[in-house]
Amino acid sequence: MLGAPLQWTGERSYVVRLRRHGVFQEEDLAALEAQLGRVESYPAGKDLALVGAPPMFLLAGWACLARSLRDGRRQILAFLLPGDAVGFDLLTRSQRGVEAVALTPLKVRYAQSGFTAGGERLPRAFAAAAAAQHGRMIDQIVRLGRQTAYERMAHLLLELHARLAEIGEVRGEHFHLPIKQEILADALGLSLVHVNRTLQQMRRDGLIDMRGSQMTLLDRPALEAASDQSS
Amino acid sequence: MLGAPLQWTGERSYVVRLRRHGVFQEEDLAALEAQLGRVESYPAGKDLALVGAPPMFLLAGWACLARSLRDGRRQILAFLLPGDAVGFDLLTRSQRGVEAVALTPLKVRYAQSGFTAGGERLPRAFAAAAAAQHGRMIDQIVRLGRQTAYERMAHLLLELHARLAEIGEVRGEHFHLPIKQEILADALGLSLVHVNRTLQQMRRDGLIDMRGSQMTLLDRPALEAASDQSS
DNA sequence: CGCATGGTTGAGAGGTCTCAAGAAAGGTGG
DNA sequence: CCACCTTTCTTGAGACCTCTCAACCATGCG
Repeated sequence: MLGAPLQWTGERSYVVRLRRHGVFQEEDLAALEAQLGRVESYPAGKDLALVGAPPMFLLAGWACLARSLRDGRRQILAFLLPGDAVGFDLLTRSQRGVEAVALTPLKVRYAQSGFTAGGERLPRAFAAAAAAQHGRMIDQIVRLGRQTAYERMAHLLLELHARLAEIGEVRGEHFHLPIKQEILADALGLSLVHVNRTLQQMRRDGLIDMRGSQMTLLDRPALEAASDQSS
Repeated sequence: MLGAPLQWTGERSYVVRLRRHGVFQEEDLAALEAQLGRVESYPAGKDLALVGAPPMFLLAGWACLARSLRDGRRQILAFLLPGDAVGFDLLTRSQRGVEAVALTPLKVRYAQSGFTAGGERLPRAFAAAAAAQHGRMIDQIVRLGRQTAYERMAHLLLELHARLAEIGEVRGEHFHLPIKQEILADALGLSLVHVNRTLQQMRRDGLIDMRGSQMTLLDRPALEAASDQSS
């Protein structure tokens, strides 16, 4: 149950998202739509093919890019939210051992395989979106390398809130966090148990409120202070 | 003292490097050279401007991309070695808070600001090189998130050896590692002290030999086993 | 010789992990 | 609507990895 917040995050979340990276004209949107193809649904847990598959937009649901070590340890590289483009650049595509996994039931829209968006504004917006994703990976490196569990969690929660806000999936400081703590652990480079303790601590400190998968940021200044990273 | 190994890593290391990402014709090299400009030298520790400066190739010396937290903690995102391109994509350029720092005395060659390599093979090679750098950042995320100090070190040493081998800066399993342990610490998300202990341990285990800044990988199978990451 | 820099080592503190068990929540069939 | 089962969350206890502080050693250089 992905719940109500999906109202206007329907088929066009990628437009909302791309628009943030450059204003479009009607013709741009037409060119974009012309190259988009079939819509597909996947269940949570499904492995999405990256190599040998056309690029796609996420319409609804959460996914992630991840890499696993031989002994089963897994590191999530990035979260993919509705509106995000997946596999358009060879930066993400065809990286050894990187898999895309559906974290919730997913709806995606595939692009034609030889995707070449016409015009000039459209490619620029794609590049900007790729740069934004790259920037988030940089944040991820800093989190994992130099921040404590508490700081990492604060920083990630702020990132997710900001990204969800872009596509209208927040109500004030409140949003739906549809992932298990195990997933947060794999993203933050922590153990499941320590993720739990960290969340409990933040709750006790009054920074967040959590009921089920409903997350509310109660004290943004404190969260920002904790997350440091001037971003 | 960067020492002898620089012989044929001189002015053209970037050609060697780009050639790995696609074979060139004479005309491609000509087009490339035509857009390259002045050579500049910087002392170790110098901050290289990324925004507002033209992109460049590293000719000699090591640099890194890094981001700092307010309290002084610093995380190195990537090492830049001779032949590496810096600032060509907006993926690296114009990321908030990312600085490029010379780790040794540096020689760089700037490109014209509006760099637009002609032809078709050249841009493809640039894209492939960018993808390779992106792949290394993914490795970095996995190292920091899911590997122990010992594993991180093994993995990084193998990465550096492989990259230096591409430009002829290794002799067998031996290479020059011109950076302080403090720098390794900032790259691996560890404390200086623990980097030292980890290196000592690897030496005791017979995996490496270290004399000054001379590094030799004595037991590659063991290093690969320790570094896991199927890369 | 004396200083500065970088490397090495010890000791104790602290953050995070693992193992293990119990509580809560959600779904299913009767 | 309840009993049951599975999944997910929560909590405790002890071990382990890594950090900090602090000192000492090695090297290079003026």
